[in-house]
Amino acid sequence: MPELPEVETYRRFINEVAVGQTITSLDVRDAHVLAVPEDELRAAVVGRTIAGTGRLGKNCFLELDNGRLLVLHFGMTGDIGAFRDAPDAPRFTRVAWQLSDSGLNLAFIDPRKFGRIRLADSVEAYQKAKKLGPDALQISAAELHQKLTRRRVFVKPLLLDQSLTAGLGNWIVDEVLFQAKIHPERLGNSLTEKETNALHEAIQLVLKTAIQHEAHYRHFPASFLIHAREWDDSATPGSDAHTYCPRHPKTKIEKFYVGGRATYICPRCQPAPAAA
DNA sequence: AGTCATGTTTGCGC
DNA sequence: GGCGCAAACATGAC
Repeated sequence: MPELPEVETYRRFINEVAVGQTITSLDVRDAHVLAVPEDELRAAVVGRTIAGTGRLGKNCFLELDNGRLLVLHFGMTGDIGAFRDAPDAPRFTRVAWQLSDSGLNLAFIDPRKFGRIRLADSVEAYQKAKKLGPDALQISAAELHQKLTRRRVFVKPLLLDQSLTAGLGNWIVDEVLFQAKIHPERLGNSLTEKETNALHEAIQLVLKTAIQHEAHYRHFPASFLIHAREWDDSATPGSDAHTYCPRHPKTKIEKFYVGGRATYICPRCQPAPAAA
């Protein structure tokens, strides 16, 4: 789940539930998701008050009252939850921390354990250490244009590159390319300013729409490609209506791999580039 | 049983 | 350093 809109939704949840409260204890159920030694993490967070929250790309920050940050990255299957008593902890809770006032526990949930919890001294230090570009909601059209057109690489892997801009994941990039009507295998340096502007607008549209719907993709507008992804099969068992382009009811959405990642396009909306 | 997966990192060959 | 590709990580869902 966790691309930028999911992480923003988690951040808002944490903001509601935890800001102003003190972390009274830390329960590490599976140290695999820790990128810092457990003792160090415990010493850094227990007794600290959560002053606020932040986000950069797919990274969520809990700002501690001494200025340091607890950084959450959710990998491919991470989630946030809350529970009151230990037996009620959600399945796959790997780490939990208790909050002073409410007595609630925040749970870092992650079945596949690709997520990581770490510490940072500041957003800037973390951004530099992880080589993260500007957040996908913050990058300007001019910077996006400059960064894309400098490279002789397929545009899809470029948009997925967190050092170019941070927060776009596999399905969002497909959605952005569909909305901007650009084929994922167009080379960065072949894009016109008009096209990079369309990409910039599509990024804003897709991210804002997704955040508005708290990343519940089944509630997204019918004009979105996301309904063509196979995960939507369960919504209409036996029907393949969702595998057609929202703009071309007779054109089937195509699936193939770009840069090793499953990719969905409408072949009419997103014409393939001429062979090099 | 085998295949696929919303992310990131590393290694290899050119 | 750039690029394309593959694998690895660890596990659940279908």
